Amino acid sequence: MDIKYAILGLLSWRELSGYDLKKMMQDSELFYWSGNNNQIYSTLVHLHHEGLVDVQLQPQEHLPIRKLYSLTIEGKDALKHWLISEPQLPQLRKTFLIQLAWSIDLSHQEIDNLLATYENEVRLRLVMLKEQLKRGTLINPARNPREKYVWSMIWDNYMQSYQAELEWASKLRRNLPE
Amino acid sequence: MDIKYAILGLLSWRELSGYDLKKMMQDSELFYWSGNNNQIYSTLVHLHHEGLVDVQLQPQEHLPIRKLYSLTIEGKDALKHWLISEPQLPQLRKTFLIQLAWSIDLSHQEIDNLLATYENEVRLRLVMLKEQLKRGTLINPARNPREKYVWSMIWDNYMQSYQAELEWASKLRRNLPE
DNA sequence: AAGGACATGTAACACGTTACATGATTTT
DNA sequence: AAAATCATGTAACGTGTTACATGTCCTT
Repeated sequence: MDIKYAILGLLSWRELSGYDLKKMMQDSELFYWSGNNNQIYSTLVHLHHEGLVDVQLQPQEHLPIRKLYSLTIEGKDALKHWLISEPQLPQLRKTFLIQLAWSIDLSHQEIDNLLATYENEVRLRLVMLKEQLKRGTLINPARNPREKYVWSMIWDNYMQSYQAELEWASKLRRNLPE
Repeated sequence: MDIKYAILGLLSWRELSGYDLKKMMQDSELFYWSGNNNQIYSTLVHLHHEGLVDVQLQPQEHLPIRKLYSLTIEGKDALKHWLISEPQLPQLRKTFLIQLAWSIDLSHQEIDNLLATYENEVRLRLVMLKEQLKRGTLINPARNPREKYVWSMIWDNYMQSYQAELEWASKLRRNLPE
């Protein structure tokens, strides 16, 4: 349950509501749960049961009560414990490779089209990432040189992955036997 | 439901049982369902309902009946239709990046350890892939130059991804501010 | 008039993983 | 004696996505 630790991490910066978390996670490559309502709200309830977060209720006029979550001591410990735990390998699910594998009986033209479409999608993703980075709409804290450096490397990691995918596709198109 | 098309693809080569499919998919990077029993057997039932596969029963002594599945015309069409459909972007779930992001408050030593452990895991994965490739335990058909080339590029793609991950981690370790 | 921001939440479904159950035969 | 191979399948659970429901205020 990785979303649990992602939430603990974000809460370690400052107290947040479920809605805040949703906004921070949505459209984020890093928080790949895509701002999923369901998982965020139920994980928060779960974390509260476990005693890893506290809730502070903020009544508002004309709006539902805002529930501000913050880490408890136990929450901070749980996060710290996870941080030094065994890292996981990235999960690379590349459905396109399966599609490509069985496309070899299509015409050269059709395969080339397929690869071109793939390239375009990847390129678009890359451009969007760069754009988000430039506009500062990505989470990108820089309270000290180390934090700044690490976060720049995090976004680099994704850009590098997509860039490599582009070059791979381009090479494949150039060298595909007739 | 991508496993559906992965199964149709494999069946397009030759008729196979659920057990055969399971063996082909397990420990495979490409077929990331990890040889999952449950999904394979139920997808086969589903495909049969849809009329995309035929079943041929093979009674055996001392063993359960073997069910050999093969593609129907409709199955071949469904596969072909999927092949020329819109490619999907790869799904890159890199939990380690989240872990790293909140590790910046650990000691330099601890972060370095974390990165070293990550590198080792990735390196191991890379070595295993290369080993599997050398031993021919990966699915790697080469009935013609194009098929041979495409499959070599498929496995290259994964090796490239892991290689890039290694270089990224190494760079991070070298440049991490104190 | 329509849609988005704010803020909570639930329902339904789809996808994925692990473990179990059966039971003979063969290998370690 | 234990474990793997062959071959089917189910149960239980965990994770992830989409859509819906409520209701006010503000912007287009």
